[in-house]
Amino acid sequence: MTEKPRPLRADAARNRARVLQVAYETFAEEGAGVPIDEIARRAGVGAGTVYRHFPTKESLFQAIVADRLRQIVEWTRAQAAADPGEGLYAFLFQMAEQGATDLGLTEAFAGSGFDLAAALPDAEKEFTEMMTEILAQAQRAGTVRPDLDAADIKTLVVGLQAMRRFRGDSDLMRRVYPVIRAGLAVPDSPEPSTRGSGTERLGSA
Amino acid sequence: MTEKPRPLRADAARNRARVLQVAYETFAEEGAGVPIDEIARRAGVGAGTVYRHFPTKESLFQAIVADRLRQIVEWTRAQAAADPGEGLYAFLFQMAEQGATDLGLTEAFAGSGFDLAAALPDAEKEFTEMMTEILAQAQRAGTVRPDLDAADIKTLVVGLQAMRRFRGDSDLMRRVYPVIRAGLAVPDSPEPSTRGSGTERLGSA
DNA sequence: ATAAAATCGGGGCGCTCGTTCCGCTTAGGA
DNA sequence: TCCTAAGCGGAACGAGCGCCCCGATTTTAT
Repeated sequence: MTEKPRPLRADAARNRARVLQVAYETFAEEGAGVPIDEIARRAGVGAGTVYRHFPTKESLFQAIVADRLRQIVEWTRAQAAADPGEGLYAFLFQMAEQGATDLGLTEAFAGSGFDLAAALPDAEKEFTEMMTEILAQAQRAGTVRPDLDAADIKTLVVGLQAMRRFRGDSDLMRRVYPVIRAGLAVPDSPEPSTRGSGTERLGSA
Repeated sequence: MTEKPRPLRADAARNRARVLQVAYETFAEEGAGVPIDEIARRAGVGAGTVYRHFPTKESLFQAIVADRLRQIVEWTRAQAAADPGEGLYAFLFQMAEQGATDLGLTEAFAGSGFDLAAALPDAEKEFTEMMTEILAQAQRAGTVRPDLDAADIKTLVVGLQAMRRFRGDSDLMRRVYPVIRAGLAVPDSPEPSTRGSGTERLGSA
């Protein structure tokens, strides 16, 4: 591992930064399916330039998702430090709002053709640890029911992002948040056992 | 509109039925993105045969989604007739389970590149009416909070399907259902006002 | 200023997929 | 049985996209 990180030429560094920024915005708007040519066009460079800095489209996408995850972890930790009981709720609703603005991130989470844990094991691990922590904090503070774990929270994030994306309208979304919040609160009476569990079959074709 | 529905030749009718059945299963497994060639192969016919019966891939997909919607409406009405207070819950959890088995339907609902209301206005209308009815029934029975409308229910369906798809494991899903159910119940104490509303911004790239 | 090295851009290759076309096959009435 | 038109399959076309290549251009050390 004799690192010889020859310093990037000035124009190359500029282009690389520009591509990253533009890819960031473009993946957010259009999702992971957007053609590289489109990103190149918006960045004012050729497709070849994109590929010199990032060997594949996938690697560019990963770089951006990793950065996003880091931001979210940092932001959430700050929120939870300020108010441990509310940290988890702040996180959940922030994630939902990301669903409205960042299609790429939503796809990375929902895992349609993108395995987060396999592609970015470190970032995924840190993210999961953060969720585990703020969930435990909230449960200790008594604001969240104790029978949930980090995997349940991740599931809720996927659901919230899907809902938020479905409803471009953020006003209407305010009607659904309270439902989720009420559901996450510590129940003060024994739960009615869940009926049916949805395993009854529909007739087929 | 001089209908002259010349009766299909026997082999043609057989092929048409086979294509429909196979397409049904294939869209469910692979989603709307599956190539027509794959459906043709599974049905044991040529691609040309598929296109003779359905002018475009889109029209084939629509035919199947319309059928699915009809089944669901029928099934749900029966459930609600048997137990008005539980009808909505049966519907919601059934929809979630569909998320696990029918990718095509999930995509049709979530509306990624498929506008249900525009493509199948009649089926969509009947579906929405059904939801409105069973929601009203449940609210009258006192099992669901009164401050929700059919659009909110549709949003929840999208979220539940995304979650169910994310979690291939149905056991774990049993942990999330109770949360949703608790959230939908009539609150017995005034709601804490939703904090923050998630509009704080994350730093960008 | 000058030349070597790094970088650029965009045309092109290979592949996938929706849709069409057409020569061959087969159902089914006379 | 025979004829005709409905039906069939799969080769082929065109569009979109990831990725590569190479002659032209720009940076930077001397």
